[in-house]
Amino acid sequence: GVDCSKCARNTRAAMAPPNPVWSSAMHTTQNVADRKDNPVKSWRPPAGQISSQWRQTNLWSVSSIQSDLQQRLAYEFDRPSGSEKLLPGRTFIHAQERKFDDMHDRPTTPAGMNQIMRERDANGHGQPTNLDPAYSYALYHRDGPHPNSLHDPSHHGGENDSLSSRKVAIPDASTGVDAGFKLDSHHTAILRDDPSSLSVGLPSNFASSNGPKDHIRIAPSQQQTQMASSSLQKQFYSHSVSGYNEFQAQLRNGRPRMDAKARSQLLPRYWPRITDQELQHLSGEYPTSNSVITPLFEKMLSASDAGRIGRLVLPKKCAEAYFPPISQPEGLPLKVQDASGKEWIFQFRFWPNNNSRMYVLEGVTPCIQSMQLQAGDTVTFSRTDPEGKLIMGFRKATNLSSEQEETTKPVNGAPISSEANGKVSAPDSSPNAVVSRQNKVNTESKSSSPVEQATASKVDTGGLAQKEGPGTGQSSPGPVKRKATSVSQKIKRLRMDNEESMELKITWEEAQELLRPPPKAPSIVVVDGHEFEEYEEPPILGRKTYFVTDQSGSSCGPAQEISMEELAELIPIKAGLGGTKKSKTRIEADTIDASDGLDTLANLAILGEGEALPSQPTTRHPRHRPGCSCIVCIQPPSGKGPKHKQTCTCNVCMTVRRRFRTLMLRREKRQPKDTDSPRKKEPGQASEMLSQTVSGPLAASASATSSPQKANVNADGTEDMAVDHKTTSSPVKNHIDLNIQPERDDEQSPKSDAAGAARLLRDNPT
DNA sequence: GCTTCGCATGGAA
DNA sequence: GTTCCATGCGAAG
Repeated sequence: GVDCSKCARNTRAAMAPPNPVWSSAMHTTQNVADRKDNPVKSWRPPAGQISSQWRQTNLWSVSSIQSDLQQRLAYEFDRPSGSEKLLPGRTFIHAQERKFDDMHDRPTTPAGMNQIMRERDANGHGQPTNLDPAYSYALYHRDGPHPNSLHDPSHHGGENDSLSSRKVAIPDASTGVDAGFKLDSHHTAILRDDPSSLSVGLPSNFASSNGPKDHIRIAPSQQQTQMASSSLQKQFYSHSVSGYNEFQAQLRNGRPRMDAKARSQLLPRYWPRITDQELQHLSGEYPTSNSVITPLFEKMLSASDAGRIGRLVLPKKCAEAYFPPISQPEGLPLKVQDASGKEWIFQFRFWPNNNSRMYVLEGVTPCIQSMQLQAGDTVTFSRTDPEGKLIMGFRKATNLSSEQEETTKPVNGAPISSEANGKVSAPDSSPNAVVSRQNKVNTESKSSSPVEQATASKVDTGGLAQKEGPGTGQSSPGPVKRKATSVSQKIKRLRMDNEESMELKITWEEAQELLRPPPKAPSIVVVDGHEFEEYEEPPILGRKTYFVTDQSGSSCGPAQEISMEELAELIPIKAGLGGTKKSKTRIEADTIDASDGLDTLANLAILGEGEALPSQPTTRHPRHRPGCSCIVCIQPPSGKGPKHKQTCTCNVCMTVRRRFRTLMLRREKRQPKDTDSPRKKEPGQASEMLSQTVSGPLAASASATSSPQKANVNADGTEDMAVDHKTTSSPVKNHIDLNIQPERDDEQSPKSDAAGAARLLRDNPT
């Protein structure tokens, strides 16, 4: 049964954020014993409103390292700072203690729950009424019983009759396990708004119509239920309905999700300012579970935090409030999970310092590096319930979002830089998007074994560059001292980091410009009247692609080619034309691929057959639209497949002919001079070649664009080469067979392809 | 000579 | 004046 009077009596303490003084006399004896056994030499419990005397629950009893770790991970994050410390081995806590903590700390949404309320009255006394024993255990103990502990009678201690009697398993229909504390995805998910003032979900019959004054009892409309059921829509409920809206705004703006009490305990700089997106990102690891994430605190990394020492100084109050109590300077291992689901094990410890403590997390370097954090970035610590896992998020200082900036904190707001994790976090708030991301997160990495961690640490230490950049904000440049080699190494690392950062700092639009469709022709999918190219293969990273609106909307051809003047106008302009691919012809700023190929041919023609160029651009240019009939598109390197007709008058063919004639003429002129061996082209020649190569097709296309009917094609398709003969004075009198079968089909590489084409051009001047 | 560890120091809040 | 904490710094490995 539940003793409501005790509940009410202890509610104040239970609600005191974040580390209320637990002055109940019930722990006095234990406290004395604990103090006696406290081996800490130079530390005395600091006085003040935040007591450093910990009431340690059974969660911290240890029998093995692993169990110790697991249990400690289920630390109480709002544990009342009772005047005691539990001796190791204590396996029980008082029933009232558990009960009242449960009442106010643990969000609970058992199946069937359809109301959310905050058990709290104006005096801070909860007055739970109509307690249904069947749901009594749905009220979490604020000491953070780990699910394992929750369900493991041994952890609760059979000696505690009260506790045992209150342990009511609420089977989850879907899992068949005790899930009374779990959120039912079909009902309500609650994300606590702050570590100390917690939303408590109660079954409908739990709520009292005459309950505390500031109860929040939200009728479970279908809409609300659906909203809450989504991990995307995890709702924060505040003290009032208006407060709810306020918190909604806070979430969006990354403002601290704490109430006044909690704020009063922590310095503002440590208030968690996790945004919705960050929370969603963090919750990505738990897409299906009913976990809720409670932001605990955050800290901007100092230079020393992000340095190679691997020690992250924790704010004392935060460490004492949210991390497990430690009595030994050696501390204990703390398992922290990052947003990608990867688990890290840090050593949570402290140093005696001026009659106080200085808390640090040791071994954070691999994690910091994996997150690519540096001084000025912010790490956030959250906790999931009911798992009790520590979640470590981060916020890059460079991802400033102006609308989310806080005066108290220069770095804030932007969603967790997923790019740092290699994940794309589009600002899409649709559930599907998040589900997709979450699934991705789940499938990405879940390395959790310590061994793996150690391995990862080694790899990270050795393989990743240290981040010791000056950062922003309060970060300071690395100390210019000690060894010059160390400084130079740091400078090198910094330069590397900066270079990497520069490369990564591109906008989405800029990234789009660098993407080229894969060679395989896409299928066109029409969605809402818009055509989309659907590629089976990933895009290719390349140089910028510029888009030119095409009047006709057809595929590339002479009429669609862009003039040099047009291109010259386009190139300096940011390519903002690429919004939709429909009816656009893409032309690359680095010239058409065909020109690349032609340039290759030209070079090969000069150098002679078989002399390869250092790097040959491909003649396959996937930028051509589906249906493109140019030679590059329709003729594969092997020579198989559709071929251009001999009389083809497409721009490429025309250019190839023209270029070939020019090259052959040049070669003839050169051969009398140096007939011994082919030589490398000279710089001047190279530029000239490039100029011709670029101008050739473009110039041709310019005229073709302006007057497509100028193509000198006879009625039978035979091209009138008079123009070319005039302009080139080429000795080549006859047509070039562009479609001749290569000698070897195995020459399929771009290089060999180009060589083969050149050979074709040379050997088949007819 | 370098790194790590543990503590001390001193500026800032 | 007190406390916190970023970082310095010497000892040890």
